Amino acid sequence: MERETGKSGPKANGGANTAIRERRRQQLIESTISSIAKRGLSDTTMGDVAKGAKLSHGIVNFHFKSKDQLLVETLRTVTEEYRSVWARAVDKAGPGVADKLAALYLADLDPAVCTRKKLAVWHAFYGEAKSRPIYREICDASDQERMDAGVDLVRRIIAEGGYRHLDPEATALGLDALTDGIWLQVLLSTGKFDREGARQTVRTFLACLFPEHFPLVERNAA
Amino acid sequence: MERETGKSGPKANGGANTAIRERRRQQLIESTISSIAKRGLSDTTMGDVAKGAKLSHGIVNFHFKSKDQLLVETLRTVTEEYRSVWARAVDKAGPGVADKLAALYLADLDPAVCTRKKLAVWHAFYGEAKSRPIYREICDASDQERMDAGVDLVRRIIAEGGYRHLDPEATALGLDALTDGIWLQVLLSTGKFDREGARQTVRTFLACLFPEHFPLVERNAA
Amino acid sequence: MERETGKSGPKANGGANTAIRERRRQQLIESTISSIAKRGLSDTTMGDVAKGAKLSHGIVNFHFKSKDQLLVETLRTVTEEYRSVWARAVDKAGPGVADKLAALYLADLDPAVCTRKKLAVWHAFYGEAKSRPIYREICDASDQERMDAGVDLVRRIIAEGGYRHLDPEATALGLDALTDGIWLQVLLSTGKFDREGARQTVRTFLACLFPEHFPLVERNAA
Amino acid sequence: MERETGKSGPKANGGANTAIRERRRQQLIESTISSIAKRGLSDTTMGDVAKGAKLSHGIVNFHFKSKDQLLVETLRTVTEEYRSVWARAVDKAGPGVADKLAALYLADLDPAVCTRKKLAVWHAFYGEAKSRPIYREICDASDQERMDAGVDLVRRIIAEGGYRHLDPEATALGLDALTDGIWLQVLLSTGKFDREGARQTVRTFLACLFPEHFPLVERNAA
DNA sequence: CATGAATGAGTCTTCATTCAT
DNA sequence: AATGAATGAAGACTCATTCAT
Repeated sequence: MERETGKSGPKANGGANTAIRERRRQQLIESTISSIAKRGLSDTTMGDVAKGAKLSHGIVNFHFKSKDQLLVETLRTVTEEYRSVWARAVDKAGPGVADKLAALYLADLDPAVCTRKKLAVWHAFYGEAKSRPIYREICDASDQERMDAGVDLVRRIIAEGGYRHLDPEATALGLDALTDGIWLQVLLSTGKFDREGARQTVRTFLACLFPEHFPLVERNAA
Repeated sequence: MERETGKSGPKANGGANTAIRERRRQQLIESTISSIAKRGLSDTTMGDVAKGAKLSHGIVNFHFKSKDQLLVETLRTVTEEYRSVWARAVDKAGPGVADKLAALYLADLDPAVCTRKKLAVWHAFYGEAKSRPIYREICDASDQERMDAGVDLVRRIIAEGGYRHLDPEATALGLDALTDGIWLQVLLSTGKFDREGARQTVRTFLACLFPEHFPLVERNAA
Repeated sequence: MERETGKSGPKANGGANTAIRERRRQQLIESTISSIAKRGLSDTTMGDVAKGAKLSHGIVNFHFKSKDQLLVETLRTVTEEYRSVWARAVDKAGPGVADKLAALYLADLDPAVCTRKKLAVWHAFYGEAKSRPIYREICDASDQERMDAGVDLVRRIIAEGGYRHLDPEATALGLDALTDGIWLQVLLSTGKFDREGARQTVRTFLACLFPEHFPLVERNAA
Repeated sequence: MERETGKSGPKANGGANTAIRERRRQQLIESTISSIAKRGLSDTTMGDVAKGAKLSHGIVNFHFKSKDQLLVETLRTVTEEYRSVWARAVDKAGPGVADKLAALYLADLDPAVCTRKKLAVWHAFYGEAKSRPIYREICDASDQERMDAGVDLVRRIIAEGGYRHLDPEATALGLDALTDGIWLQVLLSTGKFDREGARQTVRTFLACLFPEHFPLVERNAA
């Protein structure tokens, strides 16, 4: 196993190996996510992960040094995906601050992020965050970046609209809390998630906070 | 309960016996809460719980049929405590709708509920809610009751203030999400929790939603 | 607990105590028998025994030093009962050797002994006899006595009938085996036990062994 | 099975892998039998079994899903072995009915079956048969087959010899009981088992039942 | 790279036994 | 005598990890 005989070159070989290694890692992380969503974090075993990836029992420790590392990488992957979703949403939004702000907070309701499966994974880790500093570190890094983006936009919209009664940080924190709370509701709710209703709620809150920028649509009698 | 006066007869004794059972149960649930907060749900063992209660490890299964039952009863206890906090807050609030509404949502920030320890427990269970229906049932029952109270108050304040653009259910859901999200921030944050800041944020959101009822205080330059 | 105040005399007291002690012991042994029959020996716990006797948990160790001692006394009780059944049967039988012989072996089918419940107890102990010498000792003592009685009767009937081809000991052993085997069949059979059929089988074997003493009844076509 | 010749390709390897599983299972069942014989059923632990097989204790649950399954498979193995012993004995016996009948019932005394160790296992399970239906099912299936064979042979010998006073079923049942009873004596006896004496007893009973087919040898004075 | 048998630490649970009341 | 809470030893089972093939 140590002596590598008959391998033409480290490069070709390494490349092939790297490719398959990376594929396996993704495969296993995907399986981990599914298992956490299905069974919860504590009931997810290395065996479950391997079986879910249609691989043999011992393979997981081959690609990840330990279970803990697998979990960490899984959290990192999910976090990274989330980051790219909101970052792209803000980018693609119209040039106005209001557009970007709405894009940022509505990104949390994007079907690519806001599914029960994904949210189950997030919250599985939140539940353990208290005892595993590494989990919190990963989340913190991501959250900080998003918070900065939020505060920046809120600060600009306040400046534009003259919302003198709003504190930028507190407001951004509040909007963040709002979408986080919606996530929790999705996670815990049974039945189908009313995505459009949730978007409407977020828009309404934005409208109440920044009435100059968002129109307050009067409701018809339901 | 602690002071046992005049335990002269067998009746008093019988009472004491029943009391000791209840005391032990509380003791063990208390220890379970601490352990979950410290170690997370999956790393909390029966041994930890026993040790935390300064009892031998065999005793836990004497008072609770299984680990699962202990956890369920723990969740039930925490949930019950939460219910009584917000219910009392609403009761004790001034007679106006706005007062009661503020009391309801600010109750989530009450030091009796909103401590990292307690929140860690809640979220530990949320993380597993997906795979343990019983956990969700317990939470659902409590959440429903609170949501009903919230919707009722929002409906009344909308009627009073003529906030035609607000949907009572969606608004209540949003306010709930707001405080839930704040909980999550408390849980995941390091450092000291700025309770007053959080209260201010909630009040600000309420003010933006219901400007007729809550004064919009203009901020001084920070 | 140690100082016995206000008890008039050791005799009266001792007598009363002895009576209730004895009653409790019988009660517990009875419960043990039932539990073994229902659950098997290994699944019978002290708790089961106490519950079956409608007594509290801790009482068993008060009347029997240990579980092992309880089991030993239970086996002793059952064994003793069995002894008295066959001894009385032989006693009450007619004066002839054949009558007594038949009585001895048919006693094993007596409803007082040959019930599934009782047999389950016997065999529960047989199953453990290998590893618990004390069990075997108790059975051996009883078996020996019965075997002696059997050999004696067989010897006399051989002498009377001139069954020169029969060895007394081997024949007695064989007859013993026959009834033991029937017990096993009763124990393992489902459905109702055909006691009369079993008696007939024993009689037929006796008739074939000792044709001068037992009539060979020709069967009608079934 | 031990000598692995030419294990050059992956196929041979696959075979070896399957073989090792089977070997381990046999090894563990063998160890289980020994432990039951030595300690009894209830005192046999998974650890004992593993130790007896010189394996680590975790391996038992790898090859058998639970202790119960291990025990069931053990009973099945012993039962199967027994069946093959008597079936082969009947097969190899002379063509006459008497020969086959004798072979069938004497097979129970075959050294491959009638050892204290094996019998201890049988009876350990009998003792629990009451509370574990699966045990009885396994035994029943085997017993039924053997009983059928016995009844068939008895019926034929009765027809040949005109033993009008014998009922085939009852007689077969009786002969079965006889050998079962002898097993019990072997199990409970101390000292050496007189196999030849037991065989003689069975032959004597057969001779008394079917005098036309089996010679009644007159005994010398002992 | 992959497989799956093997290991052993750790956890829940049961239960005989003790003991304060 | 009786009760039932408490203890602690022991056992079944799980599972992360290792390793020979």
